[in-house]
Amino acid sequence: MPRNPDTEANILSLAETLIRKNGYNGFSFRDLASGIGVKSSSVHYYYPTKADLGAKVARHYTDRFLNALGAPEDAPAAAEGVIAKLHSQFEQALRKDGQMCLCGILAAESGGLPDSVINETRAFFNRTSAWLISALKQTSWGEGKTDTQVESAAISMLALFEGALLMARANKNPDLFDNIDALGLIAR
Amino acid sequence: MPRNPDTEANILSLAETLIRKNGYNGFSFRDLASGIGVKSSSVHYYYPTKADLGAKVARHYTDRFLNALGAPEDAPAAAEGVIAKLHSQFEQALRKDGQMCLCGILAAESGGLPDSVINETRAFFNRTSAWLISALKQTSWGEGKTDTQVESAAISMLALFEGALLMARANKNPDLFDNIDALGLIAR
DNA sequence: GTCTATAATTTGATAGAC
DNA sequence: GTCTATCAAATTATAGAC
Repeated sequence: MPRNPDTEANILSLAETLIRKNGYNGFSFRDLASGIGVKSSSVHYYYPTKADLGAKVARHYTDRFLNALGAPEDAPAAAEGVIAKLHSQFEQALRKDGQMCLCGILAAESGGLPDSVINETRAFFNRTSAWLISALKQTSWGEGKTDTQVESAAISMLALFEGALLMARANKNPDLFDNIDALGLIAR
Repeated sequence: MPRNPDTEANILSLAETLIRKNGYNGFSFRDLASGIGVKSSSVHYYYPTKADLGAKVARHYTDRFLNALGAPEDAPAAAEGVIAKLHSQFEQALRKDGQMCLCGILAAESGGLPDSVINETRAFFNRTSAWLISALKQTSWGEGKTDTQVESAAISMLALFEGALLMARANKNPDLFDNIDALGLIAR
């Protein structure tokens, strides 16, 4: 059967919002259905199981996130600029009504998630790490550094942003995210 | 009625394990009951509602965490030592079969949690931040710094550790947690 | 494609016996 | 204190009409 692109997109979009708000175990197919004005059986028509839906939401989110970052070759030439770019990318997630990074909350819950969802979550971190490592290597900061040093800085930076989102959320204070010190990670 | 301290403690302990594995929405009273060999009505006898239980688990975890850190005055004299102490505290959480920090996962889910649970989660971050700020101020690194600088470093450090737990978990690779660069946050 | 209807299970929670 | 029994509601998912 042909699909209704609007319904399909609405489901994906609302599912992302709800997961980022309440987590994978914090929403139901009926929440989705009533939110977009259909019945839950229609949601199953597009996404047979919750695991299917979760994996596609994660994949969609990751593609969008990396697309917004662009090619690593086009990243800012200075390490400070690279950090600023990633920072603003994460900040947009937070400002859109205090939401977590989708894959941050999925990672936190990952102990009990379907494998397909976990795999997509891991892909987010792998792909974002790879972008950051490439981008940092091109900077003058990256010139004198070993691969291990750059990788450590990249992973630390990602962790810092994810953790800051977490804390900003717990404290219901988005400003907390602005006051973190990511530049320290490239101070040496 | 008098309480059975063993049952009460068993419930609290298993609840912590399950939340750290699957999140607040990822376990049921029946999971708890069957895990410790009682019926779910007995769990309700000690903790009338899930919100009661969640809040008490969080409070218990926070007390234990801060008790292990000790008084800020007794913290290591060097900033590097303070970092190492907090790092090892978080690492223990992870090594005990890849678990999240309890309040890290609660913070991630906080969009849909009962207020009492959110309040205890926030208390964890407030109390741990306060410990870290006090401890850092006593070090020689802290001497030349303004309050704002120390606070920013402390919050960044906490965020870095929480985020690193998240990523280590998503990647099923505890080593990731060891390779983060927390020292960079006091490099300047 | 979306609906109604429903199956099968699970959930948080309570009443009352012992 | 712990149990049996049960409730009302919610959950994921499917069958089949239109």
